[in-house]
Amino acid sequence: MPKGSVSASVIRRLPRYHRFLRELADDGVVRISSGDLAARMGLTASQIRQDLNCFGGFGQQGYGYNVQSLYEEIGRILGLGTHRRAVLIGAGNLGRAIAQHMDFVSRGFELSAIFDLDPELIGRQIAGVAIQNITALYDYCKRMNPTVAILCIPKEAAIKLSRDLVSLGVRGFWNFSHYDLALDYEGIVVENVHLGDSLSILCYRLSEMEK
Amino acid sequence: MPKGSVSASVIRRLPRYHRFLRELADDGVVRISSGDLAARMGLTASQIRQDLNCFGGFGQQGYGYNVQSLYEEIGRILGLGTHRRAVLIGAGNLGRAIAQHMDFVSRGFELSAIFDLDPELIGRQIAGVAIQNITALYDYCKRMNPTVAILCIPKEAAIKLSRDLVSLGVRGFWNFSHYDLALDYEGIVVENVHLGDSLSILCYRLSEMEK
DNA sequence: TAGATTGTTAATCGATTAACAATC
DNA sequence: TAGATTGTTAATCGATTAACAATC
Repeated sequence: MPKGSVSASVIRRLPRYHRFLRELADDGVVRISSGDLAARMGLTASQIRQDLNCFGGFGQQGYGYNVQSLYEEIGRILGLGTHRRAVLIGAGNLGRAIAQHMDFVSRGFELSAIFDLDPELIGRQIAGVAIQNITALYDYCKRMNPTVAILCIPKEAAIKLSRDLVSLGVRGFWNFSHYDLALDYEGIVVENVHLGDSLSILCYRLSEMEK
Repeated sequence: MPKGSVSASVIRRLPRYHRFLRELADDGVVRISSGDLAARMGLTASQIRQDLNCFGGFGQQGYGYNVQSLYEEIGRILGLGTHRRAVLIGAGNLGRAIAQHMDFVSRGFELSAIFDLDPELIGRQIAGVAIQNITALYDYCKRMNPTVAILCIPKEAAIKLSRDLVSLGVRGFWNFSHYDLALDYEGIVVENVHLGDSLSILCYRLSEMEK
């Protein structure tokens, strides 16, 4: 369906479209025009039509877009209907928050196991999943073949573990360690999250305003 | 110092430069050329020089940049040397993780208070800060005048509270509620964080790869 | 049908890259 | 000095916006 390869700018906007359409559907809105959606999202109608037409013609002239079906289409484009196994590594504050807070299933994942090295944590349950000893990670991967690893561990551990995980078949990393993970293996996907960068930008903008 | 207004693309890269320079300094690297830094960061030398020259000429022909002083300059540009009060609202899993996990001080903030409405949580301490009853928020703001609110609460609460907080003098929002907070008051800064979007993008890229 | 709104092409704008004179 | 590398201008590339014929 995608007409050639789609730019990163477009892809970054897809989850936001998905969220807005979800809300509209929940509010009982049946149809929406690109102009109306643009106004709500702070974009231009042109941009929305361009973005959507990277994947196909989901609208209808003179009518607009059906909210529910566009919502479903974007979900399909994002691949949210899949169900890949994800293992969380590092059950510290952030790891626990992500395990409990994140709706994995609606984003195409299943939190299938959690690992840590702290004996205090091993055996406890988070979000219905028991924390296992990190030493069991290799065996687990061999048995269960998780697709994704969520790294909530320090930089050095992330670097070391990620290489091993690739060789164990992990294809994607959701990386929260304070480090830009860059794995130059063919076909490996990394999503680095830097909450600190976001806070720094807030700081910058506040500083700018005070000038 | 900024020559005119700086584009959002440049600003988004600043915290990353800051991180990389910190690491280099920690590794004892004294000087670096734009080409060398570019190679490490996966950018072009041109882009780095362009970005930095939005703020001033920090390098020296034939030499490159002094790592430590460039690190400090970027910290100054970001305004990280300031010390603004931030209140955290919502001490659920995510709120607690952020309170404990984030180094506020090195990003120009101080976590000065935490609020929640759950009686189970009120009175407990997180990161050395006691959780107060949300009913005390208004008084607190009037007394302490925090600059920033960190919202780890549901959408509806975020919408309602943010308006009140603006009238109480809060100028910046670090918003983790599943909602694009958009406050069209003059001079208010909002940084929306959507961890779910990040996970959705990971899902998309994994799906793409499997084609 | 007439009105509305899409899909798509063309125009504009901005960001990135290349090039090179200035200079340490 | 010669070599290296910046700061900055010009060229390129890509993304956004505008325009409009197609059509529901």
